[in-house]
Amino acid sequence: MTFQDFSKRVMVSVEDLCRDYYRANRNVIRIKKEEVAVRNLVAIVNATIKLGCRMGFDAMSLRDLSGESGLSMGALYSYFSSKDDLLSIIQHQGQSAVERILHDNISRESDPAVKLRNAIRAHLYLSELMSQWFYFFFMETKNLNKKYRKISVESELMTERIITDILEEGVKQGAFDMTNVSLTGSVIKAMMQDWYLKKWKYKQRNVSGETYAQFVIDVTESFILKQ
Amino acid sequence: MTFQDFSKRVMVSVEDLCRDYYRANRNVIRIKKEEVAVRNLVAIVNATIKLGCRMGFDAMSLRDLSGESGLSMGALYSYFSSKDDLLSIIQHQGQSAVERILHDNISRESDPAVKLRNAIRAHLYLSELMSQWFYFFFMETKNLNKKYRKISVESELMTERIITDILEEGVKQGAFDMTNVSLTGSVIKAMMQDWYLKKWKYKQRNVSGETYAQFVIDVTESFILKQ
DNA sequence: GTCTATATACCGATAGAC
DNA sequence: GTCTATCGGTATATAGAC
Repeated sequence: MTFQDFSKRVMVSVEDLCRDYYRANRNVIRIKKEEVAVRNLVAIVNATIKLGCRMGFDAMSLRDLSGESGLSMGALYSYFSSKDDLLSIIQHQGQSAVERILHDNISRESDPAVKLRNAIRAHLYLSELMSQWFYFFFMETKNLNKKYRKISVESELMTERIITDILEEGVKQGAFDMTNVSLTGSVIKAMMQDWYLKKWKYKQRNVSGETYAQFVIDVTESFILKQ
Repeated sequence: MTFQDFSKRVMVSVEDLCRDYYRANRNVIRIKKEEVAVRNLVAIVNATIKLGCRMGFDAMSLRDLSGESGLSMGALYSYFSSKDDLLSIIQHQGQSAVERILHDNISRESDPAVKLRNAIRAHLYLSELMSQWFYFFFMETKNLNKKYRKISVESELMTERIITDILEEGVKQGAFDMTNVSLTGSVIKAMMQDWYLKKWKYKQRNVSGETYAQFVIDVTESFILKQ
C-alpha cells in the first residue's frame, strides 16, 4: 500500500471531526446553525493545532488564537467554555478519530507477517496525514488533568497493543520468533513515533514516509522472522 | 558494563553542574559566597526540573518555583535575570555535561561491534541517571529562542552522530552490513529516547535499564550483523 | 452570532526594608 | 543576601451593544 492509496482511502478531514463534535454537543453549544458552527470550529481547531505546534499550547494566548482563527475573543467562547476545555475537546475528538481509523484500516488479513506490515504502514501513513495532530497530542497532553491524561496514556497503550496482538498471533502460529513481545512492541512504537516527533530531521534528509515505513518493517522483520 | 558500574564512574551531580556555572559566571552573579550560591542554585535547578516535568516550564510560575525551592521571589532574581534566562542556563549547562560525559565514556575500543554496544549502554545509562533532565530538554526545547533551539538540535544530531560514526566504521571494516546508515542511526536513537520519554511505562512493567539496553542492542545487531 | 470593552486575577520583575 | 510589598502588563473570561 502506498501513501497515496492510503490518503485517498481514509479521507480524514478536520471538518468531519468538527461536525461530529458539533452534532454530539449541540445541546451545550450556543450556535444553532450547523454550517456556521462547523466552519468556525474548523478555523479554531486548525489555528490551535498550528499555534500549539509552533509555540506550545500554554504559551498560546487566546488573543493569538483570535488573530489566527479570525474570530474575536468573545466569539471564541461561544465554542468552548475555557482554554482547558478547548484542549480536551481537541484531544478527545482527535484521539477517537485516530483509534477508529486505525482499527478500520488494519486488515482482517490472517497472515501475521502481512498484517504486521499493514499495521506499521497504516500507523505511519496516518501520522503523516495528521502529523501536526500527533505532535500536538504528544507534546501537550502531559499538562492535562488526570482524567484526560488517562485517555492519552490509554491511547499510547492502544496503538502499542495493536502491534503486540499481531506479534503474539505470529508467535503462536510459529511465524515469528522473539524473546520479548512487550519490548518488541514498545520499540516498534518508538520507531513509528520518531517519524512525527522528528519530522524536521526526515524532511531535511528527504526521507519519504514510504521509505521510512519500509525501513521500520525491515528492522522489525530482521529481528522477529525465523531464519 | 552494568548500570551500577556506570553510575559509580560518572558521578554526575547537580551540585557539580551548578558549581561549574557559578565559577564561570561569578562576575555577573550578585551572590559572592560560593557555598551559599551553589546551595541555592541546586535548589532552584532541582525545583525547576521537577516542576517543569510535572506541569511544563511555561505553566510553572515563579511563585510555584519560589515555593518548591524555598527561596523568595526576590531571591530567585539574584540567580537569574529572567525566566527565559533560567531555562537557557539549565539547557546549556545540562547539554554541555551530557556531551562531555558521553564523549568521555565511549571507549576508544577498536572493534566496532563492541564499541556500538558500549555507546548504546553509555547513552541509555546516562539518560537513566538524568532521566528528568532528558525529559525536560525534550519537552521544553520547542519554547526556546532560535539560538538555544539550534544548540538543542545540534545536541540531538551529535548523539545520533556518535552512533552513525560507529556504524560507518563497522561497515568499512566489513563487520556491519546495512542498507542505510543514516536511517539505522535514527531508529537506534529513537529506541534509546523511548527509555526516558516513556519512563512511566517501563517502570510499570518492571523493565530495568540493563534489560532495555540489552534489548536495543539485540534488535540493532540482528539488523546490522552479517550472518 | 459576533463584536468591543472591560472585570478580575495572576504573571514576571523590581524596589527597598532589614 | 533575603525578604515582603508592589509595580505595570497581560492573561482568561464575561457583559452588553449591535
